[in-house]
Amino acid sequence: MNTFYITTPIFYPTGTPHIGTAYTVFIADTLAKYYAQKLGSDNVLFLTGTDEHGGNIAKKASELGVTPIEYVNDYAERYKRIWSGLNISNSYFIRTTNPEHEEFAKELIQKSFDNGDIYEGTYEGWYCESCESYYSEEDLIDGKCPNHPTKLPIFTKEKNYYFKLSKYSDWLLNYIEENPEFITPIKWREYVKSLIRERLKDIPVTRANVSWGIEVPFDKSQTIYVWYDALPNYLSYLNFKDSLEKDYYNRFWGNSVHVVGKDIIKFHAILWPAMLKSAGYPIFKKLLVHGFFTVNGLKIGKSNNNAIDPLELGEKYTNDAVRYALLSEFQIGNDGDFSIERLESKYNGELGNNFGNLLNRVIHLANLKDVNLHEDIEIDKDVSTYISTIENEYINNIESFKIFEAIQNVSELCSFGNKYVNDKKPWEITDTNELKSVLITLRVLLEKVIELYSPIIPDSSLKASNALKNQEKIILFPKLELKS
RNA sequence: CGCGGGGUAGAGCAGUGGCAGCUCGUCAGGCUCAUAACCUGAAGGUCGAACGUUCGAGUCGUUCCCCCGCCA
Repeated sequence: MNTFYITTPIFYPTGTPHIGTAYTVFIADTLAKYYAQKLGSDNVLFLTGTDEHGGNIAKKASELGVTPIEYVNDYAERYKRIWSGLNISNSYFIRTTNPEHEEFAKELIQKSFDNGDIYEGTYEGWYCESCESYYSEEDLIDGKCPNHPTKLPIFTKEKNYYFKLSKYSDWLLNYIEENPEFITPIKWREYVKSLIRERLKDIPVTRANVSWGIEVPFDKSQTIYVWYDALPNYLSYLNFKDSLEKDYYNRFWGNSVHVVGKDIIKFHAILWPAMLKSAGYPIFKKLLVHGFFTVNGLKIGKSNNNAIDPLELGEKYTNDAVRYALLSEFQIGNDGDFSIERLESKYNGELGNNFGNLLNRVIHLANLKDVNLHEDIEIDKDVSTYISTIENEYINNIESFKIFEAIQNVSELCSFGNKYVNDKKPWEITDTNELKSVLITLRVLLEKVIELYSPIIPDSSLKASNALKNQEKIILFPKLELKS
């Protein structure tokens, strides 16, 4: 693999991004930074953006007395500002109102139509305006939307076009069996398989009464419903005029990874591959599914007043500490919990004491003993063996998207360094060569720690790297006073 | 039976059949180069409950109890 392409879902701009949104983006950003380091940044693409069509957007806009495009322009800027404030390294920010995207979405649905996979039908059933989703009678709970128990769905009868999703069941099941790496972690692959075995139904992919959307090319009275509008963003960007000039489609599509939350796994693991197959495209390479976390044991939301603004949190604790706290707390794919207490504990302990303090111990000792850390000498063999072992584990982990485990590897390396200092007692060593060997061994270890940490805590790693280079002390994570 | 996740040391989490682990906290030592940091040792678990499969179960099966999430 000589390129890497990673995407986040495109966000629906009806709410402000919160710590949960940021989590998805942190995962993608960490992997993007890792591969940029490994393959060179020219060989990595990282895409995020906003999903800007649909009835809810039009409704929100009209409530605010603005046009839909004004509304989404404002939101797109808001998202961009937040990601840039968090130093997210996305190569491009895609918006579904981009004319090149709209053109691509039309071509895609037209291809499926031409292949006979899209047929005209009449939809009769329940529609929840809040979800912008259709429900069958048995989906409803006491006649109410399963996601919005206070809302009454509307009985709808309208002409729609359907996609023959059912046709792709066997093919998809086979594909998943034959490509065990396609959906990860494993438990989500098993979940998807069970969904497919339960039976796939054809689904409506156009709407008759939503004007804020992309026109259906083969029936101008309809607009494209979310699936054929939002999902193609991952591919449309590679086919923009600028992208084609850079050969992006050929270089990147074969190495594409979609990061998604567990709530939208069906659309990414089932519908999107079927859409691609139908339109004659090869399907994306991997789907990385992450779980959800609660904040202080409560789900994120306005009702719990815990929809934390990641930027504010970053200003207080540093961006690095925020992403570190999330990525090191639970494995990708699992659910977890996030709290300020845990963030502070990790900040002081794992980042400050274990990593930051080790950096300072070494630099300070070298300065005290007047040792040049950058002299090129042979280092302690046992240590260099240990470093390679850890590095290999780290690479295995991060390339299987196990960021949680990879962080533990680096943490172990720091602990090893601290123990090494204690064992060797460099402050007592009088022999110059021995002293040099110990301290320079530690410098090499620290360089590796910094390298391995840099996708995870990029700002601190850069500072650490400069401090080590200049052999000047730096307090990376000033101690937080904790209320007991 | 709506769908799904989970119940492992005081707290937070690993551990998909083979001697129960990690981080934090607690207690006791050591060190004194460092952000009162670091190192060592100890205490602390009948792995939610019961039954079953197995030479062997935290791990597989069945039943039950309890938490939690469901527009990232």
